[in-house]
Amino acid sequence: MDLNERKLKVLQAIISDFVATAEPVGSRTLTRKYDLGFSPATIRNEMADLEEMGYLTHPHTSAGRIPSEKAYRLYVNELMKRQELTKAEKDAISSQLMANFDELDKTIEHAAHILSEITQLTAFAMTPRKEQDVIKYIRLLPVDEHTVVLMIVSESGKISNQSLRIMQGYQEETLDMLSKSFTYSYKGKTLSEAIKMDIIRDFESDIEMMRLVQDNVMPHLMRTFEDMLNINLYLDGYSNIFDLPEYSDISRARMFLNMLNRKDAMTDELIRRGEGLTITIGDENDIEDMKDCSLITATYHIDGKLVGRIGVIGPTRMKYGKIASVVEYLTDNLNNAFTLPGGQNDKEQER
Amino acid sequence: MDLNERKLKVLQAIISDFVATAEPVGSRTLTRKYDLGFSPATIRNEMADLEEMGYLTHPHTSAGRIPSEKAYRLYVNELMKRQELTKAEKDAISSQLMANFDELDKTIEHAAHILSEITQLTAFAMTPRKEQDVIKYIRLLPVDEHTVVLMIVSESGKISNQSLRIMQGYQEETLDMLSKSFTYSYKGKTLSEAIKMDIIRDFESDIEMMRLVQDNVMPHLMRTFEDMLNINLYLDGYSNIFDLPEYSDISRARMFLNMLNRKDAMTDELIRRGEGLTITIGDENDIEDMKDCSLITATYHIDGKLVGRIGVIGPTRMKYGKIASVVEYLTDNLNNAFTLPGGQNDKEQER
DNA sequence: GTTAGCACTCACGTGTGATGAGTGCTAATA
DNA sequence: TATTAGCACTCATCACACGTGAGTGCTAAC
Repeated sequence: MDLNERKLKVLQAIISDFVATAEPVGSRTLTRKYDLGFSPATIRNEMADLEEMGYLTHPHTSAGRIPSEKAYRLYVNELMKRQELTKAEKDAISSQLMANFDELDKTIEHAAHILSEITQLTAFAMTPRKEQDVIKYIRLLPVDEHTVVLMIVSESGKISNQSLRIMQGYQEETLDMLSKSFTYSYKGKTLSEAIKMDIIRDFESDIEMMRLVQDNVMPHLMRTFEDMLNINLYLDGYSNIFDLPEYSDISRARMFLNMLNRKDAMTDELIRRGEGLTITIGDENDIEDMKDCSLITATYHIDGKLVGRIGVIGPTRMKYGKIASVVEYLTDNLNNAFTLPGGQNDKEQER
Repeated sequence: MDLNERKLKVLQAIISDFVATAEPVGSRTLTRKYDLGFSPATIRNEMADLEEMGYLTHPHTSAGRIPSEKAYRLYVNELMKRQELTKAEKDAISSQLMANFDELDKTIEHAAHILSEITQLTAFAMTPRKEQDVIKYIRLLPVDEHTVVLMIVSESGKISNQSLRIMQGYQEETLDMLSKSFTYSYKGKTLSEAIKMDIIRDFESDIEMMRLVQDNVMPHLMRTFEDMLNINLYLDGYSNIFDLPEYSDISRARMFLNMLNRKDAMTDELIRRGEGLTITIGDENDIEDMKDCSLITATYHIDGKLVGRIGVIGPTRMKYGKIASVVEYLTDNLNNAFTLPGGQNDKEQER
């Protein structure tokens, strides 16, 4: 028994209908709604075959059929047509994205928002792993007698700073010297390299300065490196799930929301996903509480190096074609925005 | 008919029991659980009186009594005993707060987290209105040929920066001069003053520089001022509501979460609340969807000037005494942390 | 003034039966 | 031989009835 033309046609119709309605579809409904050209009886026969082959299931004898995860997988691999976005949708995405194109993190957060709005599902966006982000610039700036600002700028355009308290007072020249010295030591190093470096010995000649650095600056420097390395995960539209019949059961909704709240686990899971557009269906997900969900994610790149991810999570019954297109269009936009000549800081050219 | 000793005793017992169980309490249950010293019949009489006075309601004839909002108000005003925190709880709050005492916003966000953990309700924390925050320092720093970082430091210790693209190239001295000039113009001004100022004329003498400032710097400066003014609202523990029987109904849970998602409305509502510890019960709240909730909030102060708010939202059935104590203890801690001699930047002294 | 007793109320859980969408099988049809 | 009409059967769902029990209000006794 093989998947002939007609079986595929029936399967496709069942998937379409179930994705739209969330109700098991029966043979009669199918003939009424879709002009397939055969009687319910024929469809029933095909359905029985498809069930035997593992593409359909039966909640109970007298109910209609439901596509299995295997069916969704087949659909995604073979049957799915990318659903082009409308002009309006495209415009909405580009314009909204650009309107908020200030800081990397803000942009990413906003992308998640746009995604959840369009898909009406829960969207997430992960800032890049920044191991490969290169330090460009470190500077210590005087604020007042006992306060100094530590500023670090990286190639990805990420700026980080912290104000620190210097107990013993300081000279402005000292700060300048330190700024130069730090920049010299760290410039061109990736964050993950920087974090492992130990540059204290460089100042051994000057006891005073060494103490200043050791006690006041280094801990903050390291901490800031770590902060910059950190991946941020933004979620948006979690309450969209209440519109889905899958989550009309409170305990399911709760489980879903609790899963989203475990940001560490979510981040770990997302990091492990492949490059480009990745679709995982139900049981293909590793996290236990995700096994009745599907994820559609795609990677975006900053200057071709740093890799972040953005995507959607929802029940296995989702509009794979449409959502895949949206996610892809969105990452294309992010990629373009982040790889203007000269890197992220070029945003001015977009205006 | 007045609220004699015995009526208050009965009312208190009913409130305690209902807060603990969320079930209407009957006269028998009351005598069994609490050693009040009178028979169920007597209590029934008192209950009938209390109901007539508006302190109790009846879901239906054959059910027990439920405290009305009027009863909670009486309880909060008269009967409630502040429940001292345990040593362990106090320690947990102080230590967790201090461990994260880096940046104002992070600390506030973390405070919301602690609060939701302890109360097992949804907590929120609002960063201060920063109209009164005073600019200390503005600086433009060279990064590379076409990129400049704009940094603004305010008295509250908030540091904000943006990288900007300068099309025409620049001299380092120009930046230094601009930094000094900006600092001179804005130093000592509050953010809300700064945002209304127009300092362009100061550079009229130098056409080149004026263009640089006008086209590249000013828009960002203003935008950054606005960003710094913005109030941030952090929420934590929204999924705690799933443990409450009040939200076992999906549509209620949904309404609650949707309400929380309307951050603008939430922020507006919170801003309008009074100083110090404020408790609003049910109908006393202005937002429609909050009318079956109670809020307990308190203000914290930074350097005695900027005012932020932190608090808890949950069903009217909540442990007012305990939560009020927690909220108060937490704001006390924030106040102390934010008013060390020299302001927020003094955090080093805490370590 | 307090309490025991009793009739009454009503949400809740359980059981029953009707309904209808759907199936699988068989036999007739093209 | 593939398709379809017909029919008996299944089973979730809904409405309704009924028993149960926690709780009330009233009255009369203490």
